[in-house]
Amino acid sequence: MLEIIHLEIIQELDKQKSLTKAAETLCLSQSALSHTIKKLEQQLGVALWVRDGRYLRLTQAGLYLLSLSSRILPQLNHAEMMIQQYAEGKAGNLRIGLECYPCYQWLLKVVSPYLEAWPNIDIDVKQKFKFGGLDALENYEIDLLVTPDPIFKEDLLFQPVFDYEQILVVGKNHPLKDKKYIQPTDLLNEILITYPVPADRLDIYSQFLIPAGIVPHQHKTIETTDIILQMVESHRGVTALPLWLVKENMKQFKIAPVRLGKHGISKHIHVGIRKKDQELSYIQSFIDQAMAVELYG
Amino acid sequence: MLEIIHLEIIQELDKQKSLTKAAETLCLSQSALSHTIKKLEQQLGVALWVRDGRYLRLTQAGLYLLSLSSRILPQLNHAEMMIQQYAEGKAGNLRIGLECYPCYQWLLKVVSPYLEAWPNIDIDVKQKFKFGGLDALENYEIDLLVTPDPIFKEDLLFQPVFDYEQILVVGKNHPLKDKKYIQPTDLLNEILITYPVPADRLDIYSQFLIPAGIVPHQHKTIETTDIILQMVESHRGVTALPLWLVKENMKQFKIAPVRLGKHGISKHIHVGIRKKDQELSYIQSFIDQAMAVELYG
DNA sequence: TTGAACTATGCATTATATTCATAGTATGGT
DNA sequence: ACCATACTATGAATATAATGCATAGTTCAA
Repeated sequence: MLEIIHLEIIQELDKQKSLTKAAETLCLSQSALSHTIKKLEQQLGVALWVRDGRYLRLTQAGLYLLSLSSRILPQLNHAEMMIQQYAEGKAGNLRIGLECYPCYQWLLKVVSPYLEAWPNIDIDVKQKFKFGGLDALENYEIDLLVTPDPIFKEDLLFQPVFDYEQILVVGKNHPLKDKKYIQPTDLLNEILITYPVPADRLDIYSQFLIPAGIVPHQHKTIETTDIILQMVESHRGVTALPLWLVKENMKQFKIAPVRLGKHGISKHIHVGIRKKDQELSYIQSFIDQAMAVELYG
Repeated sequence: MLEIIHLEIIQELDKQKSLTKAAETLCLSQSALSHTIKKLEQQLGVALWVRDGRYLRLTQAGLYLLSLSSRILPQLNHAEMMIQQYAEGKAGNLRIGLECYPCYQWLLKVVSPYLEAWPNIDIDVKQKFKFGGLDALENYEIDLLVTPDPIFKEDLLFQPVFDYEQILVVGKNHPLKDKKYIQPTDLLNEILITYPVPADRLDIYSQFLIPAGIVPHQHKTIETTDIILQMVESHRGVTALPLWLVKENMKQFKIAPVRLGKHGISKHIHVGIRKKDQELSYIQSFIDQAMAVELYG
């Protein structure tokens, strides 16, 4: 009934007061415009213009639609520009899911330069998933999954973005502090503090303690890194964290890193996306920037 | 490019999640809808939906347009309703021009019942015109002219809406008070107070004094009726007003009416409209109500 | 009164939207 | 694993609507 072209016609016609001139700017013939407005008036059952001698003047109904069009058309124009941005991959919403606690610290380093480079991309970070990060990615709840445990599935694409060593963190005066590396048995009498996740997703268990059949004296879970490090600092326990994260916190806390095993635990953070999205430049750019982040160690 | 039907499709498709069902409510075939959305996506250069197995899910660009459509469509729907109102003559803007000072008092009596009867008609009252009321009417600055001096022109239509007698107003103790009617010579020593308009538009001049070649002792002009009546009340002058207006004010002011000449001055207020507008029911209704107004005397 | 500049209109043409018929694809039950 | 079902996609044919052409009608100013 009432189409966008009609609103444009009403505006242009009011500006030019002349069918012929308005037709020109609208890239139509005068005839087409005449036919169009006649049909519109017939459909609406209302005169929108009075033929005032040689020119046209809006009626009250026409004036009403003029005010409508000056409200509507800018919104539509803006929307088309935004869609253009989406089309070029310059606008969007990057929903990032995290499956590891210290990933958040790392993510912060990536996000701020990224936001500057992509002003029309908004970032959401989600840390909890009902069905786990993988499902969230497949179900379009998130667009990018940061995880230390990639799983290769047909429609998903994982790639490592940075490597780090998972080490033991002890207080400055802890007896293990000066060891070149520790053995699983060294933890027999320690209190181990970790984030509250299942033991099979903690590398210190899966790659270090469990293979040796060792269980620490006690296991406590704490949600936040700062509190964990305060506990470690005051010799209330030891923890396992990425080396780079420990180095960043060594000025603030009296703590020290110790290698876990002779060769250390080597970890790789992966970023997963849907294969369908791999061409999106704002996603590819995020991964590029993620790989470029400089971390201590 | 982006059409209203597209916004409707986006909404309906998001509601139903299914091309087939959405096509039904949109009164289209499934095929037509499929073609349409494919073309839209091609034109915009962006995917708006992901074909998620059997159903469709909006992409981020699609979600953006969904939010757009939920802002735009209600505005358009409302506009179409309003246009419908305009078409039925139930909405509009009645701009009334006044060419006589006491007309305003009379107008107030018409307006309030009219506004109740026509809730979507707004009334503007304009009392001053650069080029006079007639031109204002012809140039669509006003839609209805209230005037005691109709001029018959081809494109305009005047009709009398009420008759009244123009009388002299004097203070309660004025010597002329008890005369059955006065002669022009009776005003020789009086101070005549009028609204500030040219003498040829004052009936007391054109129909009473000038034919007799009489000029009053003094002539003062005052803009507001209340102040004029206060002056008359305190015997600072006399004035000429419609009888009905005087009767309305006799409780408030100590004043009295006296007939001007043996047969009085008979006046007719006319309402003028453009001939083109005579079918508009909200205008015709205004005139009907104007004629029905009850006035004293 | 006339010519220039505009608007309106019938008809032919072109472009666009829609449908039909059918192939392709995912889903859930057996 | 297969099949029936319910959906979407697509090419070609068709219907519908928009546009342009040619021209007539109107207005205005010189």
